[in-house]
Amino acid sequence: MSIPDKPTLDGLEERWNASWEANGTYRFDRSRSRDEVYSIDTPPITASGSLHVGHVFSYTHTDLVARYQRMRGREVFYPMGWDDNGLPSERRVQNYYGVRCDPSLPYDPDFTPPAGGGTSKEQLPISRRSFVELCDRLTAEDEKSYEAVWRRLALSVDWSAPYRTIDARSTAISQKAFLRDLARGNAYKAEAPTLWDITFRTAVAQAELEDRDRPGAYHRIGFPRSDGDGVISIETTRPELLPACVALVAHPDDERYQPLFGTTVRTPLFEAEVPVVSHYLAAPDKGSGIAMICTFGDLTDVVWWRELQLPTRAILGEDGRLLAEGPAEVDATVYARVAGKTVHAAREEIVAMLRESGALEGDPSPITHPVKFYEKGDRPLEIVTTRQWYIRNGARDEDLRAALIARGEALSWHPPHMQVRYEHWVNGLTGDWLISRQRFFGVPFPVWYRLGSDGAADYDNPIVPDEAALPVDPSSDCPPGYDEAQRGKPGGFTGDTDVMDTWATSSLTPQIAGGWTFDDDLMSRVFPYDLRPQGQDIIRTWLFSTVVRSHFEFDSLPWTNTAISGWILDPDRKKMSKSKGDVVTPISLFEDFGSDAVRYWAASARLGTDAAFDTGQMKIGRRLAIKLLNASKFALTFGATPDAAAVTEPLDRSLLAALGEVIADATAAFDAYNHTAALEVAETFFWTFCDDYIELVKERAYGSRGDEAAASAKAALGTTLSALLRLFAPFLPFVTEEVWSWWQEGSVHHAGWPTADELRSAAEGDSGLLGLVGVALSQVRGAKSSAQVSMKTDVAHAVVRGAAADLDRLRAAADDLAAAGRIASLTFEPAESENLTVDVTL
RNA sequence: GGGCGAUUAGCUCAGUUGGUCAGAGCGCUCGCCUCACACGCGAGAGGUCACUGGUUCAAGUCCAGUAUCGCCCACCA
Repeated sequence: MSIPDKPTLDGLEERWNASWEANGTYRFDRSRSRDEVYSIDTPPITASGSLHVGHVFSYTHTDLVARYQRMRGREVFYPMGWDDNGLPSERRVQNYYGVRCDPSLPYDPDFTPPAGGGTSKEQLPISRRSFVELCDRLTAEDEKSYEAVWRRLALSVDWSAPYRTIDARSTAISQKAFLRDLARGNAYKAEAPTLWDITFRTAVAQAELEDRDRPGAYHRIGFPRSDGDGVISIETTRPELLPACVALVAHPDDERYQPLFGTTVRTPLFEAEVPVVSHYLAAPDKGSGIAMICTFGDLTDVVWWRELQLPTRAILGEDGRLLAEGPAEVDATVYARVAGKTVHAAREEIVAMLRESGALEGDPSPITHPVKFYEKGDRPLEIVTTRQWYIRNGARDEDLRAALIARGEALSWHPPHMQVRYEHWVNGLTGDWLISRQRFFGVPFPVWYRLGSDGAADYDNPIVPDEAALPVDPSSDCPPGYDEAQRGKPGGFTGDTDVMDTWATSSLTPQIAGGWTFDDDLMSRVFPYDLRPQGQDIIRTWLFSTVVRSHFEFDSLPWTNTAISGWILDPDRKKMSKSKGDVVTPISLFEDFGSDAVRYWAASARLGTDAAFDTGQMKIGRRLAIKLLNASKFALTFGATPDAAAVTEPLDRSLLAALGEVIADATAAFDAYNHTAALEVAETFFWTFCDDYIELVKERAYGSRGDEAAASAKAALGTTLSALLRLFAPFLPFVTEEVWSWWQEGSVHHAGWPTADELRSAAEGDSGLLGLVGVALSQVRGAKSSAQVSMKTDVAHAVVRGAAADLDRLRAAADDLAAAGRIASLTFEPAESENLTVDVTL
């Protein structure tokens, strides 16, 4: 045993991390069978972003469970994943190296990134393969810095086997899962109006939308009736879409417009003849009660267009500019004035023309209205008709929808109310899951298309590779039976150029981490997983999509439990902004308070509840860790030894009896994924142990009442300290490991979780006695406090009054009470009152 | 407009199935250099448990409604 003279938290993190690494403390033993394993489907994190306190918060919650289960004897499968495909990495590479991807460029094997990096003004166009290589290289660097933070936080992951969602195996697994969904008919390609981000020039999915309030203006525009009998006035916030107008629509019950249904009007300026139609989605109380339908201004236009079987007059290109050629029905001369303009410029031009022609009625009236954005974009989404890949999600299939909702019901949610978020999302789905993106750094769709003699692609009958050939890159690999010379040639083939949405890959994390089809032995030991920890914001994306993929491939849930962490809020109760979160970096918190203290703060928040960013809580955690050092040191200097059988004194038996209750409560709490309750009971007990119990027995432990009484105290101290260190180990892994090392063999993190059994018969002691003595001791201290004298001041005489039954119990610990209070003469007198009081004569 | 959650001491939060539940810590006040800890110890003061009704012998605890805050969804002419 070696106890430092001055125990300190300094240096514990480096020392024990090195030890854990050297000893493989958190290494997964894959020889263990499924029922011995506790497996966690860790959220893979995007390392090219920035780690902030919110991540520290939720990942700590997961680690608490991992450490608890490990101590319970389960072999914990807790991998770390890096989710580095997708836009964040692309943007970081563009800025870092000063390059941009130009897929039309051939690959240059000797390419090296420009020396100036992100400082050069012009982004250097590079080939797709080079671009992907840079993404790979930079994200690998980013992952190292993230790993350092996670290690400092003491996440007990097995660092020998992290996975990356962009590596060859993940790519192969993504492609294989996709091909199987394709074969089952659960994945399909379709040409349809698609929400489109004009900045990134890619389609986006329903789950990635967000509304933002933007200023706009109602423009009242008169449409001349074809019969010459006046005009019909509509209001629109998007006058630039006038050339895309295909109809006017009003509600079927709207008497104002009923006579007009079936007639036609002419679009102002553009002179296209369009019908007046009816549809129940038209709102009589909005604007003038009649709207123009354009292809496409918003999602309602898409519904009208589809259900009313209207023609398509597309005017917007994928770059967000008006097409060079307008629809055939519109006046080409007028259209030429807006062709090629941005939406904004076209709006100004058309409004000017409308005003000039007199079709604009009055001045536009400004409004603020919600507009759909891609969550990572900064320009409003447009709707463009494109060919995209989809995966069925129940939106258009009631049986599938019901089956997926049933999966949600079968999953254990922590906290339970999070399940309704899942159900609402599934019930509110309006379309299948759009998984294709027109980007570069992602998993390519493993398909090719035959080109006809006219050079047109046959999209309905894609060529797919053999599973054994995966991963493939259809833009550089050839489909079976073709050679590279036939690429892009009539009669030859062309590769699909799209990549999968990041969720299409991350929906497969159980398969990727478990080595599905690559290491089925491992997969069989971890799947279905025990736990999916994640944030509430991605229930609709990550959680749901993982359930969908598992449902199709395995006809089962991917996990039995899901633990949902809340948000970190600013002190002003707002969701903590990225910018603020970046200012307070996790590393600076570790340095200021210590990792254990930061973990304590995170552990103090229940699953599913939002928590305030609170350095005060971290200070308390730090205080707890320091107290653990000092109290342990003190107890051990007496020669504390775990030996419950030697505990004979009533006060000592009371301590162990109370400890037994704490162990039972903490265990039940952890089993219910309620880590805050587990921490709370341990913490409360620990402070009582320090402030009351140790004070009460230290004289006796020094030997004031003989060897046997001292031995009982030492055994109680040792037994309790051992259990306390283990109860705190999931929360404060560094300080508990440090103290454990002073007097025990091995790692506390592999020591068994404490049980009532190890307390022996002492667990049957009077668990309330310690508290009762504590009340009396507090009164004695109070007397000294009001006399403004030191606690070591002698008390000449003290009389304890209270219920006779309480006094009888107290007498069993009278000597300890007298010693702690330095009471020369202690007597007991029954009283009427139930309340325990002590009259103190100094 | 629909849904979910929250609303308990100045602050951050506990309060399981209704009956010592009115609590903890921080902060504050007043003391104490007590031989583990001054990064400490002790003792105090602080709340009509958001509001309004209801059920009950009994309600922070159940029901209904209201208000405020947060989030999700819908609406986007």
